[in-house]
Amino acid sequence: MAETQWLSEAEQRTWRKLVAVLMKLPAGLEGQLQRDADISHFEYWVLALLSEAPDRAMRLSALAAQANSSLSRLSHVVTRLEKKGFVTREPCPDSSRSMLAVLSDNGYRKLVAAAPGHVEAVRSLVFEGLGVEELSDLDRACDAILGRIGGPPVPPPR
Amino acid sequence: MAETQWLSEAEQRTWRKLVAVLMKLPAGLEGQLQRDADISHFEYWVLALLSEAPDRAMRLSALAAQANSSLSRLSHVVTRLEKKGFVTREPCPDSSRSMLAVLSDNGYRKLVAAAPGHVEAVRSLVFEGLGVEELSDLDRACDAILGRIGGPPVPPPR
DNA sequence: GGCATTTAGTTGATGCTTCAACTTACTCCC
DNA sequence: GGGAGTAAGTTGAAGCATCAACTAAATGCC
Repeated sequence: MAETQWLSEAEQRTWRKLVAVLMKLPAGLEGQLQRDADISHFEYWVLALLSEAPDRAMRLSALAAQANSSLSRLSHVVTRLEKKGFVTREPCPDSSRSMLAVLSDNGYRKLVAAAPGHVEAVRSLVFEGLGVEELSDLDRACDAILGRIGGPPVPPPR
Repeated sequence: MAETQWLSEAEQRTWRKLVAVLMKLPAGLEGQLQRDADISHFEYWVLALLSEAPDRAMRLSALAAQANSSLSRLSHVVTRLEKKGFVTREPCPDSSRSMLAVLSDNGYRKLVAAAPGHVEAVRSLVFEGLGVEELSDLDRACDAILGRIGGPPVPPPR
């Protein structure tokens, strides 16, 4: 075991800030969606991903990858969303061991209803008051971290 | 209700990246600590805060504020840490409705034992390969967000 | 002094996440 | 073509977070 490479002063300061963001931002997002739409941020994200997919359907494993979640977590969430009537599970035509999650009309309406409040929250918690400069700082910072962490399975949008 | 101000293209791209970071980074940190030290990231953080406090003791509400957590969450965690023998609860001398969480020697040893692995994970998940430029991007980005979100209760270190 | 409010903390129920164990289907290949 | 191995998904148990309801101590104030 080599000597531990401790963080520099600057790294430590930045790390504390990042941890604070990691703790507080999710809580803020979660809170708004829970209060106003009775849905978790992760559920929202799943609905949003489905709404952008062709036929509003995706294989569970693909959905899990894009949502940065384990398959298990996703499976539980899809079960919940199914119970709420926002999604249905259907066997995948191509591969009989795969399953499709399909966004129902009801689910689409839910997403549309929840979106404005959520975007408003994102704006007010993050982007409002961020200049062009800071936006690109943030963008580069995320790129750098995602580079280390195993990049975003998010395909370049369009 | 005014028209929703949707996110610009650039904001949306950045937002997706940030969400990916928000999902993956905690999972990575959590995983390492759980595996190697059988402790959660939040528990680690609490031990670390206590270790820096005078007499290794803090009032629960102060600790909660610095850890960016609700008092309730903190109280539960202190109970767990107490059971593991890392912390004791003691009545606060100054104010009889306050409680102190005190880091035990055992808890201090635990922290010292867990630190190298954790720092190594932080380094490898975040800082390694971040140039000076990107580090300050990240720092500014965090500042900007924390400014919006209700700044860091983290006092300037020292 | 006595009542209302606020501050500090605790507790129990509920719900979500994780982990490990399991099933079922597909692939390789000999 | 029949196993060995892997890929996709499900499920149940255990642990942690959140919320609301609660106790108790301090403060304000009339």
